[in-house]
Order: sequence, then structure tokens, then C-alpha cells
Amino acid sequence: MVEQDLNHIFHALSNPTRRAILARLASGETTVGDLSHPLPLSFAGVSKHLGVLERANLVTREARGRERVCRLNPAALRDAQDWLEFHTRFWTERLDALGALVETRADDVDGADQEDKQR
Amino acid sequence: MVEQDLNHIFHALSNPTRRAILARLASGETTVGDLSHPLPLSFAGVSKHLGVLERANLVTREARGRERVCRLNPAALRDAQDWLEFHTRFWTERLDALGALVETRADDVDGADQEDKQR
DNA sequence: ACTTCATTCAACCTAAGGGTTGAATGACAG
DNA sequence: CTGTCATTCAACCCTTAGGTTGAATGAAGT
Repeated sequence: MVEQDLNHIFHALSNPTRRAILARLASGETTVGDLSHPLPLSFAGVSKHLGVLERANLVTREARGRERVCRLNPAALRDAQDWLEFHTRFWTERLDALGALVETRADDVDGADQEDKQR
Repeated sequence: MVEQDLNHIFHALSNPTRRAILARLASGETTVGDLSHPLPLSFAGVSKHLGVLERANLVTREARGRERVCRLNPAALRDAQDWLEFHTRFWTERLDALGALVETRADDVDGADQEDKQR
């Protein structure tokens, strides 16, 4: 998995219509038509959104007769989650450590000159 | 936390420069200047990216003298992670269940007519 | 006070997003 | 083989993104 993939995945997730599509697909595969019925969008608009989701590898479209069946592909979502999990953990640890540091020194850093040891 | 927040968070994360900034900030707070040195961007460009990260509430900027100090705010990242975690779990369960279903019936659904029970 | 340094603001540019329409494709029903 | 239905493609529109420059702000140093 490369940077580019994350770009596409996060970009795909940044739009509420696309997140709605994903949520809808989580409860079962559907055709593009079924997908677009509840949405306040043109057919072609939905198709475009599916294109974005497909580029991010979050969704696959497969022809079945004259319809296209859309399915989730959780693997890509997992990639994004991995990135986030790594970073949240890392950050939280760092900030916790920082918090602890500040706390243990709470009495002698009361002033305003403690920025030197930060960088 | 609302939809809008997720839009901003995921949008912020969809850009590699911004992810680099976040990674950089994970190892300690810095000024905008320090942040932009290693980046192949103009100063103002970096400032814009920080604006996006700030809108997503992933980063805070605080004036210290004539510089601005940037810090991470892991709370927002946690929001994104929660969304992803919920969905990956949900999807995976669904697809696992589906897989199990297919497997138990593997012998009598060899053909192509099993789509009816899907919708 | 004057200059310098860190940063932002404003204006601009080009490319990409998100949406629309209408024509094109291609499977299916008659 | 003709018409219809599901979908995509192409062209267009407007807004946002991502970048640049140069001026503006505002704290610090002298």
C-alpha cells in the first residue's frame, strides 16, 4: 500500500454522499440504480461517485446483464484504519508523555520560560 | 461530532503534504517556519495547509511572539478512527457472514442463480 | 523610530470536484 | 431487429483545492 492509495481512500471518504453509499452497501450489494433512488442526485452523478469509490478500491462494480452490481471491499478501509490507528496511538502516547512531564514539573514551570526544552 | 466534521477531517487527511505535516507534528510542536523548511512549498502554501488542518481541528496554532506554534490535536483523529472502526467491523462481520453462508452452500449453488436471496 | 523576521492576507492561476444534461452503449423483451 | 432499460461517456458549468506571488501585519532587535 502506497501514499497514493491513502490519498484516494481519504478523499473518497471525505464526501457525505459517498459515505452514505458505503453505508448502504454495508447492508448488502446493490445495483447503481437502486443506489441512486434515495439520493438527491442524477444517475450519472451517482455513477461518478462510484468511480471515486472504485478508484479508492473501496467498492467494486461488476456487470450482471445490463445492470452493474456494486460491492464493498473492506480491504482498503482497513488500510485507512491502519494509518489512523498507528497515528492516534503514536500521538496519544506522545501527548500523554508530555502531559505527565508537565505534571511532574508543575511546580517549577509556573512561569513562562519553559519553551526551550521543547525544541 | 457531525457529518461536516468528518468531511473536513477526511479531506484534511487526503493530502500527502498534510499527512507529512501531521507526522512531523507528532514528534513535537513546531513553528510554521520550521514546518515549511523541508517542504517543497512556499511559506504561504504551508500556511494554507495548516488552515485546512485547523479547520478539521487536527491542529491548533497559537501565537508565541512573532511566531506561531503548531500542535496536534488527537481528538479529531479519534473521530475519524471511530467512524472507520465502526464501519470496518460492521463490514467485515457482514462479509464474513456472507462468506460462511456461501461456504456452507458451496455444493448446491454451483450455478449462477443465487442472487435472489441477496436482495 | 526603523528594520527585520515570521506569518498571514489578497489576488490570481490552473486543475480537480461535484453536479447537470443529452447522446452513446449494450443487454434484454417483444 | 426494434424499442426499452441500466448505465456510462462527453461536454459543460460553477466552486473548491492547491499553488504561486507580493503586499500587509505585527512582534523583536538595534
